[in-house]
Amino acid sequence: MPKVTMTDVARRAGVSAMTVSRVVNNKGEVRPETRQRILQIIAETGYRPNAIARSLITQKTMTIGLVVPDLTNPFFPDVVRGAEDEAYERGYTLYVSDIAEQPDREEQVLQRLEASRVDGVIVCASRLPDERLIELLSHHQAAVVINREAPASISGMVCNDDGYGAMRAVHHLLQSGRKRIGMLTGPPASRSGRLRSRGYENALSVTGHEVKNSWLEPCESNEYGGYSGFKRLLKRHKNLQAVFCYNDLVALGALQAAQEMGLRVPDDVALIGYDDIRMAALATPPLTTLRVNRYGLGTAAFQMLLARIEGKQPPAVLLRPELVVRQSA
Amino acid sequence: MPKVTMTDVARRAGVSAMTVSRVVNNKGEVRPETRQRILQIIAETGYRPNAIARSLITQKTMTIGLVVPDLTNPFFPDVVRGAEDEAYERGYTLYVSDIAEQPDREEQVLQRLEASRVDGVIVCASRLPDERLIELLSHHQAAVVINREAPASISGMVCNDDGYGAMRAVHHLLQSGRKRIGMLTGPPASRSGRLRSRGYENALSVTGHEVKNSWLEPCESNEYGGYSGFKRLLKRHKNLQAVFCYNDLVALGALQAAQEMGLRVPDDVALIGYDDIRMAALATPPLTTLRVNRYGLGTAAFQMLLARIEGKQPPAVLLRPELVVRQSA
DNA sequence: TGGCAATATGTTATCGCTAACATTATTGAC
DNA sequence: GTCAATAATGTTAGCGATAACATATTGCCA
Repeated sequence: MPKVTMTDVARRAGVSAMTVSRVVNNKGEVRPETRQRILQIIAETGYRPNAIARSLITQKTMTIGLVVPDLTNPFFPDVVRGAEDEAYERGYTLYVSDIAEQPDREEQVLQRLEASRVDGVIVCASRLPDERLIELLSHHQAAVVINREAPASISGMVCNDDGYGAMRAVHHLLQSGRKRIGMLTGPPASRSGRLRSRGYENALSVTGHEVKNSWLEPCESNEYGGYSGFKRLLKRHKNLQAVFCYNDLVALGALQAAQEMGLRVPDDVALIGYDDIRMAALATPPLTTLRVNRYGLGTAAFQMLLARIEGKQPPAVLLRPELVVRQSA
Repeated sequence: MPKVTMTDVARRAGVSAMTVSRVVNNKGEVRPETRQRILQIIAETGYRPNAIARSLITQKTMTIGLVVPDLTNPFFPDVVRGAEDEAYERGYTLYVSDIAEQPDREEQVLQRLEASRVDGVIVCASRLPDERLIELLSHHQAAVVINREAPASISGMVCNDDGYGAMRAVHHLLQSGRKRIGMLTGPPASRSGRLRSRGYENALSVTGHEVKNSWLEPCESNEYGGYSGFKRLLKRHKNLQAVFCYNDLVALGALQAAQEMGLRVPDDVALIGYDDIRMAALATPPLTTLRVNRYGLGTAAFQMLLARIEGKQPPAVLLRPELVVRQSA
């Protein structure tokens, strides 16, 4: 079934393509009867304007690329949702790409997005080294990174305040009288992981408490990582009173490990997660955690991107997480 | 920073645009020195071919649209991952769209994808009425639906065998001696929900067991739906011995409700979920459920779409779920 | 009725690329 | 050294739309 083109519609309506274009885009003056006739033919033929041809001349695609490291991590779908809602409302189409945690793929995807001339890109928790990321972003018309740093001339920034979150977590544990606090720090390459570890160390040292290097244990950023990381950590330090976890998935894994080891949570070990994914509230015991406004990250990033497309350079956005106290700590 | 065009590169290399095109696409004969010179200039200038212009003439975009109802439901990211892996390997770019469970948006998205001339679309668990869905799909060059039905001339099909899954669940419960089995059936509009309810009823009636209409309770397809649905159901029928849940999220919600009501799982009520999302194994007690090969749905759908793009019409794929017995039933 | 805005429509060129064909170099066989 | 075959490059047109300008048509008032 060959696609109907604007010229086809024009011919059948006995007008020039330009008139059809005006009707389709609701732009310029067209006599009501002419408009009616054209609309009818469009409906009859099922004509759909070719966005490709249109963008070629307008130099605008009304599309935005959104790159996320891993959609199966429940953190990211909420970010996507925030961006998607915002995009939909403004007539933009979002191209979401899941890079499955592979930097190579992130690179490829950013290049393909460039080739398809998206009006801008949002990169969420990039897995690329700074230098490479910046190089790739600089080729785009506009860019915003989430939970990463980049020069304002190249990209906007929307971040979660990891240092603050970690501090709140540690203070909460200290207030409940726990002093020997370990941490599952997540993947070494994760910026959030580093910022959270630093916040954790700060919070302890500022209040005059001890921090041991061996209380810090890296792990993968999912349940499996939490499960095995917790076991490693507790094998080294049987007397830890609490563990601050890189994120909720890690905390859920740790929770399972604790139960297997016969440790009661929070009586024997307290656990704090990060993110407040939906499962956090449904665990037994429900997880104490830091609620990150993921949806807000998505909307803020999209809004900032639009501003940058229009040539503005709004300042970085730093969203503070909120401590949600449940039963695990 | 104005974009470098192919003509720019050609001018700087002292050749025609056509020669540059041949180098870029690795097509036709080009003298090695010429190729070298052109590649160098491409690298220097950071030239990136304009996919828009290219598709306009080749009538191929090497892009595929993938529409999912809700990325925050852990079922779908795995499907996306399957399709994405397959796409990436074959040089296709996937445009993922999350419609946030809103049929209007699904319609819009399918139209926008048509306008951007994707080479095909995969629609996962469509939220549109049959008629409308088919109408929209028929405008696309190629289409595949996941967990929906459509005429083979318009769309390929890849489905989970819901009836089989429901039957397995019920048989398992019957074998353990439970006879009063309720069901949380999910959203009334869900095809899977209907197929699973039917399977449940079949399994009971075929084995000569009683089925009461009021044992069936619809609910939203997430934890909240499971939580409140379970309470409604158990208020009506305090003596139910088991509840077969629409999916794992619903089962997790039901689990929480049960615990709140002081019911032990599985001793007082057994619970079976559907999907085997990662959290199923981490719940307390771990969920008995039906493992759906979500990744496989994604890869199968993509492969089928490619075949259809090439004009073939492979038969529908029906993937059987596998009963995973854990502790909740 | 003429004339001049305002309204309605048409024309031409072009966005950046590639298909298809045309032309010009280069090579090797004799 | 000639000539055909092959290799290397160039030329032209057009994909389907719109920007920008040109022209035709209408309405309205003096």
